[in-house]
Amino acid sequence: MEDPLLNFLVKFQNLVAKNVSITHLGVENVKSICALDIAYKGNIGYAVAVYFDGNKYEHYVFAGEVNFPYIPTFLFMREAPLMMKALEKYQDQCQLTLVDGHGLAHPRRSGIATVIGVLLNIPTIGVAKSRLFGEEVREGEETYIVVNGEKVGVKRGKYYFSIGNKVDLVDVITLSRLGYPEALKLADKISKEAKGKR
DNA sequence: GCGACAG
DNA sequence: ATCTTGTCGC
Repeated sequence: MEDPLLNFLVKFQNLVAKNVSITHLGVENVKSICALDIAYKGNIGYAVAVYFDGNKYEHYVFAGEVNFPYIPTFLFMREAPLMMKALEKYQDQCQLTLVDGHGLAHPRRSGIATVIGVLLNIPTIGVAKSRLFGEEVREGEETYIVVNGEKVGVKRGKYYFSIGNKVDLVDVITLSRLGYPEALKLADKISKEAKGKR
C-alpha cells in the first residue's frame, strides 16, 4: 500500500471497524426500513433511498457526480457519499437500513454497510450479490461468513448478508430468512430507471 | 509471482 | 456498476 491516499483510507477503515457496535436490534419487531442502492450513467450516480413503513413504499433520488474509481475494498468512497445524501430524507424514520454491499464481511471489517452505519450511528445490514472476503463455513443448514474466526454474517442462496452496525448475527440471520429484501429490489429498479431517462 | 477482487 | 442478443437451463 504505497499509495498515500489508499494508505490513509485503510487507517480510516480501521477506525470505523474499531467503532462498530454489535448489539441485538430485534429485526422481527422492526416497523420501518430503508434500502440503499445506486446506478450510474457515465460519471453521474443516481443514489436511491427506499423507505417502507410496513404498509407503503416511498423513495427519494439524489444524483451527483462520482469520480472516485471502483477499487475492491474501497467501494464506500464511490457510493457512500450519494447514498448518505439520499438517506437523509428518511434517516430518522427508519429503524434499520439495508445497504447493497458487504458490512463486516470485508478484509478490515469495514464494508460500505458498516461505514454508513458507523458514520451515521444507525443500524445497518449489508446485502451483497457476490463474495468479497471471508471463509464460508457450513454448520448444519447455515453457511456462515467467517472473518478472522468471527461469524459476521450468513450466505443464503446466492446472497451474502452481513452485520453492518448496531445489529447482531441473530438479526442478520432473521433478515436473511425472509429472502432478498423487496426494498432493495425496488431501490435497484428505481435507480436504473433514474439513470435511464436522461 | 499468482489468484482474488462488493459495485 | 456498465456495455448488450440471443440463448441454455431450472
